[in-house]
Amino acid sequence: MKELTIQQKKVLQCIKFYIKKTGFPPTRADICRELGFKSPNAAESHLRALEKKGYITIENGASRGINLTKNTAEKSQTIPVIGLVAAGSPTLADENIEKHIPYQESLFLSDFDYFLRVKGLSMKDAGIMEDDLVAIKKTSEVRNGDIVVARIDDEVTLKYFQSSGNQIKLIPANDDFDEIYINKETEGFFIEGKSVGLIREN
Amino acid sequence: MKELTIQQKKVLQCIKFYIKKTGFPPTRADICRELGFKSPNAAESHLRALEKKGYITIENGASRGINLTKNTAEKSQTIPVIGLVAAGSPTLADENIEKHIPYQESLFLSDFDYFLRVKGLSMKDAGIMEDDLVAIKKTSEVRNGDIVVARIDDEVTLKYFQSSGNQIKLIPANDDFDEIYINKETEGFFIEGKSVGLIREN
DNA sequence: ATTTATACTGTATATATATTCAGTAAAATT
DNA sequence: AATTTTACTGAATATATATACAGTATAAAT
Repeated sequence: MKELTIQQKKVLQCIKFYIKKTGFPPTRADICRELGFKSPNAAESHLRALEKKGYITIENGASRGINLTKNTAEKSQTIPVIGLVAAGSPTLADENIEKHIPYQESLFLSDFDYFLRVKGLSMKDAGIMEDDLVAIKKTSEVRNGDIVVARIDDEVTLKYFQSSGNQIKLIPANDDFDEIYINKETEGFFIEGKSVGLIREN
Repeated sequence: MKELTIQQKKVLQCIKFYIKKTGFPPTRADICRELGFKSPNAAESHLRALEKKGYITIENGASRGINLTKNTAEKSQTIPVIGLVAAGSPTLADENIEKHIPYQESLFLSDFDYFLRVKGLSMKDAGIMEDDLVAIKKTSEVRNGDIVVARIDDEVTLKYFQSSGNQIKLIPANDDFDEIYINKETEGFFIEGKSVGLIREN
């Protein structure tokens, strides 16, 4: 299924929430009120985009004729929680899955693929504490300042990402830890993904 | 709950079926078509009867504004997000509710009543950063070391809780902030609840 | 470089829809 | 016996709603 833009996600989320709240889908005007649009055509366009991408169907001519497609409605999957061992950790293979927790869309602004259970305090100044669950989106497209899951051989680590030219700096958010300098072409180096959210269960 | 007549049961069944089929409730005309009525008022009267007997609610003026009450439809709650203004904040009244997010059971170990949107960095060393959502359970039964929502007059604050005898210490997790000493009997002092979890949406 | 998609405001309008009013008639309740 | 509830038809209407049309502007894709 085609990816949604942030605005389209917001509209889809708004529809789901509206249905949950009222029991029936929103009108164009309802969506505008919820999301602050001033023209009903703003909602209309987003709806047609969502329809085109297959997330909803629209019954033409019917008021509130919005229908979530099966794929959209039944997206209550579960998300794996993966244990991040402090050092010398193996890969993010299946055998490391700690548990599954119910998936909920719209929990964060971006979608994500799994939770990483944090070990150690190397990112404590970024507010990431031991045993926190960091929501990770699998991607190698990261920007400077992103908090990324980097793998160097068998070691998986969570750090700030900073690149300049061919050199990459992995920066901890804790003065007790050292920065890691590495070359883009280094064998065994890989960006697994980036953090898009966090849950603390305490 | 009051008994339904055969015709009313048919209408209720028709509404349920229509929602299942289309994803949204029927109009008066839809009900007429499904059940063979020739006047929209036939449907209207039945709907008002169903409303009177508590099987549905009707949002006046809204198209398809029919909502099944608890008897059939599963009710999923939502959790309010409350903005915590840095200082001089008002109470946790309804007017401060920022938004609602869909409730999900088992998100945290304990149940909770609302999310508090954190302003400021007074708890940063506890990994609680600006704009984090702290899950709050309403209770005044708190233990030493708990992170609590304390109210002093109109100011609401998030701090570590420490009591000894009659004296209470509210301890920030940031050296730039001062501890607050207060007496249990101080007027205007109240423990609103305690933190049982955290979500970061970034 | 050109087209397409995204992301809206603003206005207008045909029609979809809720809802009222005026009736008829049988069944149930008081 | 009188009243209320049920169960409709039929017509009328204000308004709720979808949707088209005309723009503006930026980002992404081709």
